[in-house]
Amino acid sequence: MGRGKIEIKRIENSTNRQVTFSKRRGGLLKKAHELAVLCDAQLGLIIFSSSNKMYEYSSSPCSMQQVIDRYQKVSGTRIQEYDNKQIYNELTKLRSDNDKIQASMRQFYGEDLTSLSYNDLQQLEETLENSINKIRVRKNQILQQQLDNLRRKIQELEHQQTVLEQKSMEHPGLDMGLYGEDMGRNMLHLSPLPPQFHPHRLQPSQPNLQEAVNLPRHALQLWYSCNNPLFLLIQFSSS
Amino acid sequence: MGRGKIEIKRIENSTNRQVTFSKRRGGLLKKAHELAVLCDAQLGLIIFSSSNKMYEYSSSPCSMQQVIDRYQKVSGTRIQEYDNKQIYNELTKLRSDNDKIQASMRQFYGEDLTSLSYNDLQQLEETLENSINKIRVRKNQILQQQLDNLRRKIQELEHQQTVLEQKSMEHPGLDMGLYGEDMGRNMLHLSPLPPQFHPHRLQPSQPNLQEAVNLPRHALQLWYSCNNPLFLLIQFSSS
DNA sequence: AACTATTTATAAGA
DNA sequence: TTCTTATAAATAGTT
Repeated sequence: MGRGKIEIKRIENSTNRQVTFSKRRGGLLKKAHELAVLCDAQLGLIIFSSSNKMYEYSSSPCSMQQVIDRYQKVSGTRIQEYDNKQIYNELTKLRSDNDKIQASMRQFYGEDLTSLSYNDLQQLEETLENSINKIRVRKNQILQQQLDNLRRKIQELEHQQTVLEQKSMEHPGLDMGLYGEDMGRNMLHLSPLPPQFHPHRLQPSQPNLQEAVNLPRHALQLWYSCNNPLFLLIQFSSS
Repeated sequence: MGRGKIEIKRIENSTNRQVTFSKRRGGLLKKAHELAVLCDAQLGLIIFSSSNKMYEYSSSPCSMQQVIDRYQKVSGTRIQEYDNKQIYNELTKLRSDNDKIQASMRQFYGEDLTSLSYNDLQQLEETLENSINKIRVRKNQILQQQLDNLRRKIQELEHQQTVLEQKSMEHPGLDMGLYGEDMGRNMLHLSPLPPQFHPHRLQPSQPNLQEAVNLPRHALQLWYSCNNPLFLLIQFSSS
């Protein structure tokens, strides 16, 4: 349609292409509108020129978005939207759980106790006492281990000393005093004393400390997998 | 263009409309394609017939989705996408926080203590002892209050008794025994004994108990807003 | 942007 | 639906 027929392939002349784009774009938008009106169809047309200008036509009274939503529903691209819904639900749940837990955790620190009944307090006290007992058992265990370790070290040292003294007796001309002392120190270095036996040592920086520091600054969340039904008597104060 | 000119308005004849839709749809798709090719434009065309069949043309090598994405980016409808990213980030953070807290909380219940150093255990023990002390203070407070309440009640009752006895003295023919007893009970009902003073009473169902039951079945999250830097020494075991 | 010769699209009919 | 065809519309090349 025109003075001559043209092949349908990219127009190389830039000016020409621009002019043709302008003319045909108008024609396309017009025909899109006519189709929508004549045939009662819902349609959306989006055009990006090679110079990145955008043109659109949408038959929907509201907007292009309706057409796109409908398209995505039909073509199954809507899956993402569904995921979002699920994610949002999980998020809401996590937030609400955290809120409740935040309130409960304060009670584990002996705060916000006013909302608890006497029975609740009793329960909480027993739970904490139970925890403390376990902690003390574990502390004992550690101390025992360390005592055993030290005893073994001393035994080894004493054994070394004995050997050296015997050698010293066999070769009275050789002074082994310093050598023997060094050896003893080396052994200690290989198995250093546990931190709590260095009285002037600062708080040791634990490998997992960094994780704790990365928690919300004013909130240290704690979680407990609780199978004890009695625990459920703990009230949650809304915070 | 045709045997006659037609007005651009909905074609009432259904068959006619369907035929016209079919013809013009083809024409529109063809022209869309020609525009895309001739002028190197990116375009997407979505058509829903009045009978809800969908037709589409997209110049993108990949798909309509590219065009839609681009459209939404330009027209600002992309905000939702941005929100999603933020939500996803928050979700990831919440999940990871919860994981850490779950591990920590177990230590508050005296579990998973093996990953803690002696110093950590010491710290934990002190924290829990501190909590227990606060709990005991609160328990005492409650008991004191209840004692006070009971003492006041008894005083009132005794006062009532005295008044009645005086009346009984003034009007010896009137038997006030039963009446007086009833009155006493009524007063007690208005201010019932606290739950823990009913020795056979079952675990009272606290108003907030339901909330606790709704938490993850095997995990009761607790959260603590912790301003005590010493607490940060508690190690997190990866669970 | 306007013109116009031509091509193309399509309304109506079969 | 599809084909035909007269005619309306679109538009390529020109001004």
